[in-house]
Amino acid sequence: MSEDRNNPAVAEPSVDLSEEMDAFRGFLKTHGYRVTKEREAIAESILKNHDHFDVDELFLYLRAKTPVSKASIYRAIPLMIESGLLAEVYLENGHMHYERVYGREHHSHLRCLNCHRIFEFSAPELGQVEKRISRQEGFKSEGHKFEIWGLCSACQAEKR
Amino acid sequence: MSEDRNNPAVAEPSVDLSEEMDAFRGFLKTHGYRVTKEREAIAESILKNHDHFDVDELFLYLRAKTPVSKASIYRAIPLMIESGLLAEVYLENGHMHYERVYGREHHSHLRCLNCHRIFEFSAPELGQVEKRISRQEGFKSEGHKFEIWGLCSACQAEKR
DNA sequence: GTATCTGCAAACCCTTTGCAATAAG
DNA sequence: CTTATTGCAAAGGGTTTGCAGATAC
Repeated sequence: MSEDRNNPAVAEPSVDLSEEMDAFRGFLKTHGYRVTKEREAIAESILKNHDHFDVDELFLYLRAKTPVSKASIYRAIPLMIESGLLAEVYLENGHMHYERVYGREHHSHLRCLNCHRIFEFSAPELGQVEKRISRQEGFKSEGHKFEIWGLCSACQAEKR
Repeated sequence: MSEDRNNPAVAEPSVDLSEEMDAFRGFLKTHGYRVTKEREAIAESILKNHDHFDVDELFLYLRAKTPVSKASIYRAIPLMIESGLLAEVYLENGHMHYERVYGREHHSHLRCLNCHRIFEFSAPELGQVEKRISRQEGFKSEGHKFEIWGLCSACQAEKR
């Protein structure tokens, strides 16, 4: 019931993260991990950030308010992936990029080779292809990834 | 007209690589690069190897007959990608894996999480999805990648 | 002959890890 | 209290790069 939820004009939207944060805390406790302020700060900043990010961006973002060492970020990422909060999405310039997954629908990516921005889309046929091919090959699938690369509309215009 | 072309019993099949090698040499000359024995040895060993590989495997394979330094392999890979001979396929355990692309039809991958083997398949819908989404998003696409991960049939059987 | 390429070793850079101090439960 | 977690700094490990000698053309 938050009016700010989709208002980009609000610099620090007071999105209600309680459900997601509880899910993450629950995951930690269930698995014998501790709920620390560092892990909460990391998870919170990711939950506020629907976009793609890398470790450096996260580190710099956190540094302003709740400094957390890169070591702790690197140690937290596998936990967040295991908890279903995060997913690795792709490698660029030799380092990994992640995205928030929890509470979002599965989607694929368009990657611009010029400006390196990522655009998202959904295509229901992809799940069908996954199922059909897996059946044909006797594979027990657990997921799929589809990516298109090329030039986004802005970069096409720029290069004319 | 080589009888050995598809005969796995022949250890070192005398496949006719002249067409592919000529294409690569042509690429080098056209772009002002030199045709060296190292580049020829690298390209030849890849053309004989239709499977996926990484730099270390290539290095060890070459060492037996025509030793080439890793530095030269790393320097040759971008050229081979640019020439359309190779493509990066995926990252595993922190290092990149490649596959031969030249003269082969486009395909996608099934990746077994247990044995780490890669299986290939073709699905024509994927190209259609690429076109449709690109049109919708005003994107000028240059390629796509689709991957399914899970357990291959052998590993499912093993784990029962 | 001249400019590119090679091999070697060092540098890079992202990520992981050992360790002593700190904090969660 | 006990054990997990943190931050720091050092180590790892794949990839890149500077440089002097070798080689393609």
